[in-house]
Amino acid sequence: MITSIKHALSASAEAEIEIAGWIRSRRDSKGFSFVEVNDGSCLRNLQVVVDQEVPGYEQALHATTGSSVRVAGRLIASPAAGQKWELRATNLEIIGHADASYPLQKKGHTVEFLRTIAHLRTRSNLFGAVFRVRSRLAYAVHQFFQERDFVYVQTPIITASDCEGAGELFRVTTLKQGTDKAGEPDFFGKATYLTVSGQLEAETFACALSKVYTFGPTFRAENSNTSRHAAEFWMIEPEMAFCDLRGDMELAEEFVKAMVRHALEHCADELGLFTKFVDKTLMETLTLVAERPFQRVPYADAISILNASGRNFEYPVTDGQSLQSEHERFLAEEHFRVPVILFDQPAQAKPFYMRVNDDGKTVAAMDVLVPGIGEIIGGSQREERLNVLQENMRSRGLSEEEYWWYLDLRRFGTVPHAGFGLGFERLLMFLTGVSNIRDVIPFARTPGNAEF
RNA sequence: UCCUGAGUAGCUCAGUGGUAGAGCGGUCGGCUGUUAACCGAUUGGUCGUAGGUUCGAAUCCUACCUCAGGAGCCA
Repeated sequence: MITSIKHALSASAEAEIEIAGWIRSRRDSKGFSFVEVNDGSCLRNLQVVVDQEVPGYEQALHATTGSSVRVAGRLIASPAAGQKWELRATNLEIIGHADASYPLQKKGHTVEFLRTIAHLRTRSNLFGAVFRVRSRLAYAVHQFFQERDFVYVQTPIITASDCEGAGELFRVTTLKQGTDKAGEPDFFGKATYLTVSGQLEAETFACALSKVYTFGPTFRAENSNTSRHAAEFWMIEPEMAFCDLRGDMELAEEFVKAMVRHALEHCADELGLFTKFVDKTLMETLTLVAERPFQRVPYADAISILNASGRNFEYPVTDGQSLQSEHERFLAEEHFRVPVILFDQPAQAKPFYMRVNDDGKTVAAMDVLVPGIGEIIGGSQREERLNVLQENMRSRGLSEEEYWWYLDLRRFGTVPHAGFGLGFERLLMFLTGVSNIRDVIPFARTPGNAEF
């Protein structure tokens, strides 16, 4: 029976235990050796003391960083400073050697280098911590919605609808390039793609189960080379019937705050590491976000604030157009210094399904802008009026036949409804302070890169 | 895709026209209840790739590749 190091380190009494993990470092003394073992169950290592008479001692002396090891012994209070418990080995077995070419050192590596060894980087403190937080937060996402009676919907990954406006699509086909016979039908009998959003399908469920959410992989074929875009990422999309934009914004704020609080409460060691090595202001920022209300700003007010700022922006502030990144950053990072919810944006820059406001010029859309990351959530109240939706589609040249089932929702018992999409990786970037999306997803898919 | 910057030892970097270096890592030895231990020795290079300029190029020029930061697209 193997005891996890997490459990061993939180022991309340001495015990005979057996642990297994990978050697992080070794310090030899005359007659005995200190071996630091980490099994990924927590950030901390367990210090193993191996006396020269212990079976396996000779092996241990030649075990380099990265070797896997199994140790039986007695967990005792450590006589030295630096750790509460240590394991006095009675038996040590090297399971698998790591030779001198093992690329991870005891000292810090750059994230850029670790990215080139994504199959090993999880053995570093930083990435172990990132992926433990990722796991914990995935759990928190489900907990948040389940506690509020949202129904979890697994929307399809292969889809024929492109959720207009969400981005470029990856084509899914069984036709072989250059060899397909003319007129041969494709697998689904129509063009299909990897989903860019589960929203349209989620809407059908919301119009039956009232409150639903999706949490799954999403694909965008854009040639984006930035620190916050990936071709494959995980998105969380709640959708609520009988809900307007205000309710949508309330949920968004409540959700982000709940995730921050969950991380603060359950990932304290990891957040401590991030604060020490990644972003010194992380704890401060997270505490602030958990406590202070988000700033809600109508688009029109945002334009006024930007114009009155006296700031010389690289791109001019133009009423009626989407804000530039620098504008959003100014609002979230300098003007308000808290997450900002920008809402009621110009209709022309937004997709067909967003509800047209009474002014006829803006739509009930909202973006949550977070300091350091930018847009973390994009959402809207959906257009529930059949004739208005049809008009929106016509003006954008969309075919009603393609969306017949989507329009049916407005034909049969239509209701006001709203929802949003939240990028799980962007949430993790915000919670960990890690500034590149490639470092919060196990194996990043970006243009030109699908290694591992 | 566009703009900017960077590619030198396994890693982090110095070297800016004249004999390729340091620290860390690895190896060997010493020392020590050690804490990213310490001390000594040692190992380690197609200077991103291909051309060009020059008596001579890691260094200057051109192209390409890769990576990073920023922009657009968005989550």
